Amino acid sequence: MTLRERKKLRTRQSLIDTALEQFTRRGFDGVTLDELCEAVEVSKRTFFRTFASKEDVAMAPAQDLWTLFLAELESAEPGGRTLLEMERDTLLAALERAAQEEGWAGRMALAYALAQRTPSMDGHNRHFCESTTRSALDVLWRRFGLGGPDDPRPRLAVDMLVAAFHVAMAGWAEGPEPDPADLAARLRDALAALPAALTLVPGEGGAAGVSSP
Amino acid sequence: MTLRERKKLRTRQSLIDTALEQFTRRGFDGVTLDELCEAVEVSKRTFFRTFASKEDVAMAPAQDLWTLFLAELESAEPGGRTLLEMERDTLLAALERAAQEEGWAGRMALAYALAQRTPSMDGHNRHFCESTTRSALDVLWRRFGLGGPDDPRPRLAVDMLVAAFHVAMAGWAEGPEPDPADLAARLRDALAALPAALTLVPGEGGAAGVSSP
DNA sequence: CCATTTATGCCACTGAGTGGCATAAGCCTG
DNA sequence: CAGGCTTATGCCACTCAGTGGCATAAATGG
Repeated sequence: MTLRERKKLRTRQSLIDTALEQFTRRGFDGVTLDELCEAVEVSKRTFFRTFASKEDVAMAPAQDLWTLFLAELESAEPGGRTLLEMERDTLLAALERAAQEEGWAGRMALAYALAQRTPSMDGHNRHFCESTTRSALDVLWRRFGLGGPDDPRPRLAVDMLVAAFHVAMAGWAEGPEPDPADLAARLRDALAALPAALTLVPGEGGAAGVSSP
Repeated sequence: MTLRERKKLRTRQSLIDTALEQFTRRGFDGVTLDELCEAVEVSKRTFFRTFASKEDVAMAPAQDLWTLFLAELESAEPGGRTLLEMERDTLLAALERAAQEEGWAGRMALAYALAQRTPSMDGHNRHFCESTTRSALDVLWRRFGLGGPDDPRPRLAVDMLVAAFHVAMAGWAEGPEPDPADLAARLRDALAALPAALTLVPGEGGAAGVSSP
């Protein structure tokens, strides 16, 4: 890796870390891009060569994860599993790889905690999930024998994965000491709850359905 | 209803119609708010007293629908149905009421077609769905015996409804002559495909699963 | 060490969104 | 049908996100 690339990557990391720290401390709207760029000693022009928007920099950890997910999906094998099981294992593998990066879990937790109380970040994130979903569907159609654009089932299966992921993140991001293994467990739980969610009946629903072996 | 309220509502309708028309013709980014306000003969200040953002005005038809959904949910009765079935019927009822408004279907179709090719509108819409989901969950917790904030199942059930709704809209908004009955049918189909989506296996998935009796 | 490529900084600009304040339009009571 | 009262509107100036152009600095590769 050349010096130029390393420098660029360092600037990028620096922007992400500073942004997450400042946004968390003073609120997303309480920090202007000029201030952020000042703190990192970078011009605003450079910021926009690295990130597409103010929301983007704070959501970088999530982007990284889903990029890994798509990469893993390219080499995933069905192996008799349900599509949803395969997606689950692919996402878990991506999670494991993302968590290898120093401090990723902490950044991811900050990003999601921030997204939960910042409408524009939430919107940005959810749009990003949507476009990731489309990419995932492209891979599924290309690599596996799945209905095609008119079959709603693969689309719904990916949406369910994303929904379960959001449920898992919601609880995880709030807790102290973000642990990737804990996130993985929460994701498994949320996905395992899908069938019960489908058949849940209002009158009978007693206590919660969260448990981990 | 007082004259003042009627005028305000007329301005609002006029803004929505003009916005959808102009955005569709010249693209969301191709129309500035100044131009839109010029066309409706309203000051920009007034625009922002009616809508919270440029995205908001174009997404008004969707807001209307989900507002009706929440209202219907307040008076819905379980009646032995699955939670998801109850949500489905509630949404169908809301759809029926929304469709009574002159030209609603056309506006809704334009709004969604627009959202599909405008990232910021898609993000805005999806964030709106998220906050509607939260409101719906509040109602569900309050009115029915459902686990509480720690039970992921109701949350997942609402997310599935929303996912199915998006699937239904995606196909419907592209077709010519938007018909509410057609949308209802598509929504039923998408929801009916959920169990199959959950158990779909990559190797075996043959043709599509779209059909309507 | 020099030529080429590529990143950065600076500057001016557009457009979304906000706050303040004067004015006009609808509303209510006698 | 006045009169004051309330509430919406218009106008102005402002902040801040995001973009394009161009000169400059830094890395690369010979």
